[in-house]
Amino acid sequence: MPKSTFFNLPKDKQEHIFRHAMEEFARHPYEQASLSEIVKKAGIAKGSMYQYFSGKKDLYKYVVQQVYRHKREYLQPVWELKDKIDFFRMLSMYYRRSWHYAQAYPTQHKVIVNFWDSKDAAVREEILREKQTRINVFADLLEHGSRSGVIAPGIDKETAWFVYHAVARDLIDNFLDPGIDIHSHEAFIDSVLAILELGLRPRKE
Amino acid sequence: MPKSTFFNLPKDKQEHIFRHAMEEFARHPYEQASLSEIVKKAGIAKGSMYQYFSGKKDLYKYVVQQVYRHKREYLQPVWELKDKIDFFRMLSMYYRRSWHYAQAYPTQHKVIVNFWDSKDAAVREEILREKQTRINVFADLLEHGSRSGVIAPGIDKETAWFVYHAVARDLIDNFLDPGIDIHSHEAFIDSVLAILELGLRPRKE
DNA sequence: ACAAAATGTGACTGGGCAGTCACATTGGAG
DNA sequence: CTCCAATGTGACTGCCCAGTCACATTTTGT
Repeated sequence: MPKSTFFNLPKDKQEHIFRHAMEEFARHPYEQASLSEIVKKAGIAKGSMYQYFSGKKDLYKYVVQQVYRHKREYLQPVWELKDKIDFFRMLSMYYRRSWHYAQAYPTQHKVIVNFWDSKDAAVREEILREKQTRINVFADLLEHGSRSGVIAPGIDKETAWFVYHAVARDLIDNFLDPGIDIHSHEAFIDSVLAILELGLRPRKE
Repeated sequence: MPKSTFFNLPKDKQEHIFRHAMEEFARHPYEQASLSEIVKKAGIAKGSMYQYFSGKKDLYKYVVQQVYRHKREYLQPVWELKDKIDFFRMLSMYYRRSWHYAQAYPTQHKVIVNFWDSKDAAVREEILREKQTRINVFADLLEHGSRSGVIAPGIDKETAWFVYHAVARDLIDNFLDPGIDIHSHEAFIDSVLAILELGLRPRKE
């Protein structure tokens, strides 16, 4: 948690510092990110940073937390369709929107990618917490799909989550080429999801 | 490439140095791995290392190359079954064996995981080369499966590769807990592959 | 207007790093 | 045995880092 001095700062100065910290953590994973670089870019003194945050890790946790909050808000509208549309259609929308997020907010996106890749012991507990949140949310969805009959009853929930999670990572995290064609990537997302859908839907024997 | 002085060394000294370098690159990704640490652990002088290798990157490339060679040899027997067994059975064997490799050679395995995660510009060209090799090999298999009729004709090869690659990464790379039960993880691998198989097999309408 | 509290500062500390170099040691050719 | 090229060495350079601290400046309450 940032110290109270940080929150006492005028909002625009808070954002200024936050933005430069976020950019550094987007460029480099936690271990290689440099506090000295952040304060230089932000034009504030090193010592000031230590008035706001207790150290590098504190700043990092704050940045990751804020970025996740931001992304969750962006994805919120899709969750609200949960009871209105089919499980598989919802997943399609969810992945498309996740990908749009990565396109619209590449800096935030890169922070998240670096976060998931981190091997640092202290960061890993945060990763596990976040992972559990994702699992819970998805398990919810699956339960829903299972009850409404679009998912074969024999499918193990954990297995299904695993498959989607694995695919999502590569589907969204690694398609950031600015030159990429939006429609063709959306089509690609759907073709990948189609394979999974066929694998999960009940068989008509 | 190592300098000739390295290859002039007695084989056991080469292996001694190699082993300690490999352990360091298993513990840390390239950027965070420390040459000073390697020479300390190996009990040789810093300067000697520079007689053998032109620098950190040279040593790293050599280690990754050797580890990949080792892994490929381990997987070789499965490839040789290519023409003898069903596409899906072969994939099951392939993933099981990959996982056994990770269990049997955790150090080598971790080097490979770190290699794929690397964001370093100079390392990335190696990654792309390796990726292309994997794609080619898999495309071959897929073609085979497609011709023998076990894969639905409408499936795009690139999409299929993508799905398997994404799943493989999580299936093998992230199950290294030493306490894990071998049989239950093999069963898990198969249940994941079953979903993909259902998604790819031709439908009987 | 003033003092005290809060905030801002950047030189400094101690440490780690890759890579270098002048020198020491070794081993093989003649 | 002698000499020279190949090999081994670790102190050293220059760099970057997180975190600290004595001091400077600003804000706040009275």
